Amino acid sequence: MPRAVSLSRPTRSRKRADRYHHGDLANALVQEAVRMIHRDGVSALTLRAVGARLGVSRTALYRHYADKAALLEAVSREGFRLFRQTLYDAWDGAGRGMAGFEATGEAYVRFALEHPSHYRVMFGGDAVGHRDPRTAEDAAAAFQVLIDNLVELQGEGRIPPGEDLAYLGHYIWATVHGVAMLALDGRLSGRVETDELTRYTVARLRGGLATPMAD
Amino acid sequence: MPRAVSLSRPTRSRKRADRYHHGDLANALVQEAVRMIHRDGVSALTLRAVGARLGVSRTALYRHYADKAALLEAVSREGFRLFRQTLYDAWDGAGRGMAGFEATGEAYVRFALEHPSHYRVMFGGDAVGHRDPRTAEDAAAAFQVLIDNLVELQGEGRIPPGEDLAYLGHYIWATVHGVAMLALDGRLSGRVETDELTRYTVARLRGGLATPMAD
DNA sequence: ATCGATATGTTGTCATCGTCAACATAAGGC
DNA sequence: GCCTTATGTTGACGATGACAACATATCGAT
Repeated sequence: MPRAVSLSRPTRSRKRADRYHHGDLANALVQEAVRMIHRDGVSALTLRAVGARLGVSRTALYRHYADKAALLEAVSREGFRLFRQTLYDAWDGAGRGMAGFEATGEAYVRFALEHPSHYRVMFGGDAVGHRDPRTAEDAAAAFQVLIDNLVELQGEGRIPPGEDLAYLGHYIWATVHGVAMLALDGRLSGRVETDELTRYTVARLRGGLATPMAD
Repeated sequence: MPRAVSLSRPTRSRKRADRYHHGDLANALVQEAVRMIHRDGVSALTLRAVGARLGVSRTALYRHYADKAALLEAVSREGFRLFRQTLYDAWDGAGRGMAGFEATGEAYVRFALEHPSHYRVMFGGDAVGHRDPRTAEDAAAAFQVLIDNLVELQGEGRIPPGEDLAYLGHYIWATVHGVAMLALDGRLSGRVETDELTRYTVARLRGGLATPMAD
């Protein structure tokens, strides 16, 4: 059986379509894992199946990742980097300021819905425990987009000067994260539409920005 | 080896400490599963280990639950019932009204932190998919406590009459759920304390109740 | 060019796990 | 006291993650 070598990011040395060395297996494994998680969920992911899909043996993976958790962490890292870029583009693309804040909030939930496999692995909790410190860095970088957002708004006087942006930021993050998770888990009952709940939520968050939180 | 029969809720017929029939295995399995998830996480839960801990063979479980997912769903159901009662007690114990709202919100996050194994199974997403319709009912009953909360507040004029309580309710739910998940996953960075973020969050939610959301 | 070091992929094997089938034992009604 | 049913056990199987030993390709130094 010829190997189904379909490189997602082909290297320069792509001499033959059927060869012993894959070329960019490390990356292909992540992409295939994402595809399979998207299809059947994280708990159904099997290393053997990932290998089979790539036309590679079941243990080829171990030359690139220490174990299954390491592969999932790679998925998580890719997700956080993609996430950060998505949030930044939304913020910057909307001209920053208050419109940028809204765009970021809506982009947050949209990302979770459009990349459910990434998002679930990123925030799966139990499964992936950030063994690689770079994962935490990538996650922090994504969160930082929101903080930068708030810092600018505070500079423009749209957020009270005394406001603690760490708390405000975590509060906002928790809110959009909650909406994303509930929507992803199919927990929005009946008449509540995800898109509308997202807009509703972002509108409420925006409305609360000017309110000082004297404690 | 004598069987370690320690019934969490002993039935009336507890004749001998060491016997062939356990007496209340269905319940004991759930309790032990919760204990083990608390210790090592959901993904490390093993049916064989649960049986061993209860001094029972590895397949005894199948007389009470169809499979592993069914046992986890039982954990989930117990969690939702306990959750509902906890939220209701907080609300009612605080005299309802606005103080009751705050108490409910804080009790929400506290429940997640005090019963992480239950909460994670309840909202694990991928793993447990509510095959038993009663699970969804139990979950809805817990959510209903929040809705009842809002209905009363609206009746007292603390929430604008035209406000859509389904959206407001889901928005609030998402927020506290988000705080609970981030705290549970250890994603609150450095100086942000869970308890204080919870109070901060509830205060912001309360502050927003009076604000009409004209869309 | 070639040769050896290293990276990459494969096959064989093992322990563990969830689950089913067949069997064993207790509980309870007639 | 017996028979039905509920409950628990042992044996087995296929699937899975992982390790070890082996195979093959790549690449730099000479």
